[in-house]
Amino acid sequence: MAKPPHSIPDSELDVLKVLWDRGRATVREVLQTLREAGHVGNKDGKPWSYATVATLLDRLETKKVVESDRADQAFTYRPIVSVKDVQRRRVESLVDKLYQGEPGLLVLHLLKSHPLDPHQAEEVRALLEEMREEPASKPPEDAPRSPSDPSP
Amino acid sequence: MAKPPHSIPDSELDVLKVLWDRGRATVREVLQTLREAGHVGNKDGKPWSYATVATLLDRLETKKVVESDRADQAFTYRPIVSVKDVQRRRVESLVDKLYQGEPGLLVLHLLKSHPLDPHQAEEVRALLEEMREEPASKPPEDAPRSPSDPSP
DNA sequence: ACGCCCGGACGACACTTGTCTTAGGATACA
DNA sequence: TGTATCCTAAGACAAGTGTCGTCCGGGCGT
Repeated sequence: MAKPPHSIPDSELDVLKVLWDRGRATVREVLQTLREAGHVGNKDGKPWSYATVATLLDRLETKKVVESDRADQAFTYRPIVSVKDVQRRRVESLVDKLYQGEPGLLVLHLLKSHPLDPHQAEEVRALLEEMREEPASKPPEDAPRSPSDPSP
Repeated sequence: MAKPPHSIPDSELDVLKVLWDRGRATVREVLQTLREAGHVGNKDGKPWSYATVATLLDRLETKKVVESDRADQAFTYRPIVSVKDVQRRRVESLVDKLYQGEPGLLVLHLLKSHPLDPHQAEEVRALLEEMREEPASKPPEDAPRSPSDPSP
C-alpha cells in the first residue's frame, strides 16, 4: 500500500501547488504567495483566511501528502508527493472514466478540440517519431509505482 | 449562463454513461444495465440499490444534465448534455489545474507516460500532419458554446 | 511586568456525495 | 377484493469539502 487512495480536492491542490513552487513554506508564506498571485479562494472572490490555509495544510498532512517540521517558531511544510504523481493519478482517472481507459482517445480529443501552438505541435511530432523507432521505451517516468520521489 | 457550474461526480457519471449508451432509460433499466455490465457501485462491491440509482438520476435532473418524461407508468430519463460537453469540461479543468492551462503539456505527458497502441499512434500522426497544413480548421466540434445539443 | 501579535489547536457549520429505508399511490393478478 | 409489485417522493445519515471563528501559550517591544 504505497498510496492511500485519498483524493486531493481542488482547494488543497491550490496550496499544494504553492509548496511545489517554492519547495517549502509556512502557513503565512503560502497565504502571502496566494494573495500576491491573485488567488481567488472562496466563491465571493474573497481571499482565504489564515485559518483556511492552515486547515488545508493540516488535511494534506494527515493525507500524507506533505510533511511539516518545526523550524523556527512556525511550522514549515513541504510536499512529499511530486507533481507527476498527482498528474498521473488525475489523468488515469480521467481516462478511465471518460475515455474507456484509452489514453489515445484523450490525445485525439485534445488535439482536435484544443489548439496547440506550433512549437508544441512540433515537439509532439518529434516525440512520436522517436517512439516509432523505440516503441517499448520506458523513461523512468513509468516506474511500476514508487510511493513518491519528489526529492530523493 | 449556458452551463451551471454543477459538477458531475463519479457515481452520477456512471448512470449518465448508461443514458449516453442507450439514449434513454428508466431507473430500472439503468439499474439492470449496470448490473449486467458488472458495475461495482459501493465500496463493498455490492451493486447499487434501486433507490440509489433513482437518487442519482434525480440529482442529475436538478442539475439539468438529464430530462425526464413520463412515458408509460415509469419515468424515462434522457441526457441533455453530450459526452463531449462533459469531456471538454473535465479536460479543461484538468489542464487548468495541473498543466498551466497548456493542453500541449498534457499531450506530452500522455504520450510519454501512457503507451498508446500503434494504431492510435498512427492516427495521431496523421492528425498532426493534417493540422500542419491547415492550421485553422475547425470541425463543428469547436462551436463558440451552445448550451448543449445532443438532440435539439 | 504588561499587553500584543503570531502561530497553532479545536471545533464548528453548511453543502456535496455516496447509499439507503420507508411510506404511499398505482397496477396487476389470483 | 386482497395481495404482491412496481414506482415515486421524502428524508436520513455518514464522510468529505469549503471556509472560517476562536481560544490559548509564547515572545517581544516598552
